[in-house]
Order: sequence, then structure tokens, then C-alpha cells
Amino acid sequence: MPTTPKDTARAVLEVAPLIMRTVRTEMRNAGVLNLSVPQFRTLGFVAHHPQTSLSAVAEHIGLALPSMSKLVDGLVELKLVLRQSHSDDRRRITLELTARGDALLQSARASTQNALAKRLSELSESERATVVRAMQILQPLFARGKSDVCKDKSAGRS
Amino acid sequence: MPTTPKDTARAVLEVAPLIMRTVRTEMRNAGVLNLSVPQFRTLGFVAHHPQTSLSAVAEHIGLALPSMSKLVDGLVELKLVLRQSHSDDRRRITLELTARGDALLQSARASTQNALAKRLSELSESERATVVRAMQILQPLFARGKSDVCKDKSAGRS
DNA sequence: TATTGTTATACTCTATAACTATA
DNA sequence: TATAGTTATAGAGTATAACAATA
Repeated sequence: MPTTPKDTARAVLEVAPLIMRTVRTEMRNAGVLNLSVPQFRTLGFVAHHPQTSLSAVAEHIGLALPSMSKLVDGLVELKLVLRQSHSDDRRRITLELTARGDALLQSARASTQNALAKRLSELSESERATVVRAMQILQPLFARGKSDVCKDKSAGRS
Repeated sequence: MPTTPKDTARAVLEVAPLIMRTVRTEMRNAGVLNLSVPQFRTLGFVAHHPQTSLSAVAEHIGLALPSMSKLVDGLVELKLVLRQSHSDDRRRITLELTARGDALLQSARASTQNALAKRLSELSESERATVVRAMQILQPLFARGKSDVCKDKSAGRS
């Protein structure tokens, strides 16, 4: 019996929210500040892409610009992120982690990972390998923009 | 090189939010009403557990009681769910889908599944099998309560 | 007193629409 | 005119604390 796309969709649709429930809870409990998942992800993206623009982060995290603007407001207020206007094009802003932001990101990431790892340690090594492999398969499918199924700009598959 | 729990945690932590971003968007666009993910999941749980209590749903979805109470408020207002007080124990309430709720659940589920399936159809059959297998592995790990790592009520592991 | 829900309050998340400033 | 962000507004998600009703 072949595994259809629909079977797979059903499985993903059932389990992904369960995982996120745990991730969210653990992330809240991690570190001193209660980081939300999108805040955490934003910090992570900024860490890996210093001097990034607001649009770039919004695109990557999958938020509308105003939502991201507000989210960044919060991070700036918490002194986790530096928001400066770009020197060349002053419509733009550049985002950067503060030392505090970097420290918090690392500690929150570590404790969230630990909490997840604790659960995952109940699996056998080969089960874990299957999970990692699945994540590697899924990552590129969902990393792309919302409905960006065809990446090339000209060739709509009609 | 063995796959450690921490490797697995890292992979899950990276990919799960990506998946949920897409799921959320698709669920919003599915059907006439913009169902949120927790609303959708609540309808699904009530469908499979008619006459369930508020606490039971909250526990299963992973929400605090007041949050679930409010969420159900919304569903009742939309005439998707019936909330009645239990005959025996009048502190309790029983939840039940209306016909409208059932119809909406099914159509929203179908179109969300289709949208996901469309993405997943880019995978090979064996890749899909890996993904389904991974979901089967993860499901019991995350279906359980928040930190309920040891299920037995008496045996604290320390 | 213990249990089941609800209300009150206060955040964050998220979107769309309207706006400002710069190019 | 087009682009990058912000403000305004609104509704949902989420939590804790305080409360009401029932057992």
C-alpha cells in the first residue's frame, strides 16, 4: 500500500500541532524572559543574518510586515535587538542582536533543546535517525514562501 | 556518527515551526470561516469525543481552562458547537458539534489536507513513507501531557 | 473543602488598511 | 510612482488570578 501525499498530509497535520504545543510551553519556561516562539525565531534569524532588514525577517518568519514591526518593537524594548536606520537607504532599518539578546537566545535555545531532547531520548537511535531524516525532507518543502511552489519567477505552471 | 537526542531536538525545533506556518495559513484560507489552528483542533477533538467536558478538551489540546473556555465561547457563537450543562453533575458541561460545525470541520480538514498534500506530492513515495513513519514515532511522545514523562502516578523517577 | 467552569486582566500573535518617509 | 516601515484597529491565543456554582 503506497503512502499517498494525502496520507502524509494527515499525519503531519495531526502531529505538528502536538509538537508545537510542547515547544511553546518549553520556550516559555526557558530563560528568565518568557520568549514566544516567533520572538525566539526572530532572534535566531537576526543572529544568523546580522544587519538584516525588517522585510527580510518578516518574509522568513512568515509574518506580515506590521506584525513583525510590532514584534520587533517588543524585542527592542526588552533590549534584545538593536534597530537602526540604514545609512544608504534611510527607508530601511537594520536589525542586530544586543549582547543581552545573544545571551538570551543561546540560553533559551539550549534549555528548549534540552527539554525536547529529554523526550526524544526515549526513542531508539534508529527512530531518531528516521525523525531527523524526515525533518531534512520536510525542511525545504516548508522553508519556501507561502505558496511559492514554483520557484522560478517566469514559469508559472498554469 | 549516532543521531543524538539533541541532534533530533535541533532538527525538530527548526522544522516544526515552518510546517505550522504553512498549516496556519492554509487553515485560515480553508472554508468560509477563518478557523484558527486551535479552533480546528478543538472541533476535531469534539467530533471524536462527543459529550466531552471542557477540561478534557483543554487537557488534550494543551490549553489552560480559561483559554479553552474563551475559545469555546467563540465556537458556540459561530454555532459550530453546542455547550450544555451535564445532567448528573451540573458543574460540568458537555460539548457537541452542530451539523454546521461538522460540515465546516470536514470541509476545512479536506482543503487543508489538500493544500499540504500538494506540497508533499513533490516527494518520492519513499520519502513520504519516511515522513509518515517519523510522525508515527513522534505522535505518542508529544500526545501526552506537558511534562508527563513518567506516566505512572506513583513512581517519581528520582 | 475540592472540583468545574467563567470572568477579569493583561500580554502576544496576526491580519488588513491607512499612513509616513524616502527613493 | 514605488518601496520600507509604522500606526491604527481588530480579533484570536494564551496565561494567571479571582470568582461562582456545584458536589
